[in-house]
Amino acid sequence: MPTQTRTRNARPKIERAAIELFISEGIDAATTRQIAERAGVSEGALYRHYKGKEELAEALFMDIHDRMSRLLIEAALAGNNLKARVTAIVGAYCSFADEDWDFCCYHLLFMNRFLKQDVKRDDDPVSLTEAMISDLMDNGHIPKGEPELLASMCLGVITQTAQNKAYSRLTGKMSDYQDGLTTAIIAILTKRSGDI
Amino acid sequence: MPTQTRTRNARPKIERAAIELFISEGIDAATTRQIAERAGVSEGALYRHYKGKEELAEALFMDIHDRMSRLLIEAALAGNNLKARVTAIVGAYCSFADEDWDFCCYHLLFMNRFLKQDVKRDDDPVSLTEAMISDLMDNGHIPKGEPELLASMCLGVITQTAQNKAYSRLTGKMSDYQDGLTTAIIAILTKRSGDI
DNA sequence: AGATAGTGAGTAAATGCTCACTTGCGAATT
DNA sequence: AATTCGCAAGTGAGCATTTACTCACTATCT
Repeated sequence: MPTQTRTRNARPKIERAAIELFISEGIDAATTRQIAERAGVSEGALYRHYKGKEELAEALFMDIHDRMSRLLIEAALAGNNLKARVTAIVGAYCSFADEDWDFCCYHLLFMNRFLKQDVKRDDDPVSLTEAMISDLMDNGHIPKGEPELLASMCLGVITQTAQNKAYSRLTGKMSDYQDGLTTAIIAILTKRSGDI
Repeated sequence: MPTQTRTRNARPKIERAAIELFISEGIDAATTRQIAERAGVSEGALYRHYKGKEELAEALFMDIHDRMSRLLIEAALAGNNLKARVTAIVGAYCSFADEDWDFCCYHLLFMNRFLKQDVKRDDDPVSLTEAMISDLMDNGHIPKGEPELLASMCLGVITQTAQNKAYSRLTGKMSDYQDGLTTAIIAILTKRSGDI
């Protein structure tokens, strides 16, 4: 009798399908059936690897989030003056984004959902940026100021640009904007009220 | 027989309850029952004013969005040099945010949902900012550059700060950050690569 | 042979929305 | 001024549908 072949390696297929659907439909609106269908896999397969849809969504996010945090830490070690650091960090983010835009996009769109204030870790991008800015101040590389505000503004330069790319208001790779982003962030950090 | 009193003026109660729940639970996760209960109103009342939950969410968003666009346009007319314009716009946003933080927050959190690329209007904040930046360039107030990128970076400074406030990484009113935001945006617009 | 992973029909629960009924405000009529 | 009356607005039990998840079974690998 004919050995009927069954899908192999469902997990990566599920993850890819889930990310794509979560981005286009939203996490709540995307159904497990849709995910399974797009992955070319049965619905039950999903539950061999994840406890449920919500856990799948969160695991995917946290995985990306951790990877990004590690990347940021690594990049921040490149040189210790202002320009070197900012250049390295922006470069790292742009490479990551261009390498797998879907991952980056997913991270961008669902920060709010998974990073509500209760999950405040020392190694998340915001905290890391704050720490680095404080450090730059202590060493006299940039003028003193509020690290929390400066961090959110600098991150905003990057995240909003990525978001506008996500909504196709910006076409082209993230790397195309690397120089512009770097310059803008350095400008924010060095120029303070009293100029113009 | 006792005249049993029934709720009056359900509409504003529903809207307020909906906004609060949409922010804390998400639009899809918030149920019509929850909204009705929090508003102190029956579930059916919702359908006297809106076709359904999705329409409610969208109408609320668009109402806020239009109000903000009008505010932006008005503020942009204040003076025509760089500092005056940026100061006015940032001030307008901060006032709006402090006046009704929930509205601002709702707008911030669900831009992605309601402003997917298909809804590209000339009078939305991004397009308006782009146009203003082009104008400033033409009149020689700021160096030439890509208006789309500059616009997204400038908006990012504001939106990310508001978001960090939403996640209580920043405490205090938006107005407290007004000067910092203004300075940062001016810095982005005036300083270009080649400095440092 | 045993373990791991994939299948998919079936289930129970949740949820958006409907509808027949009720209230009471304000305008029209006397 | 009093009465009547139409209509916009509120009610909430109930319906139809959707959907996440389970489970008994099976295929394939070591």
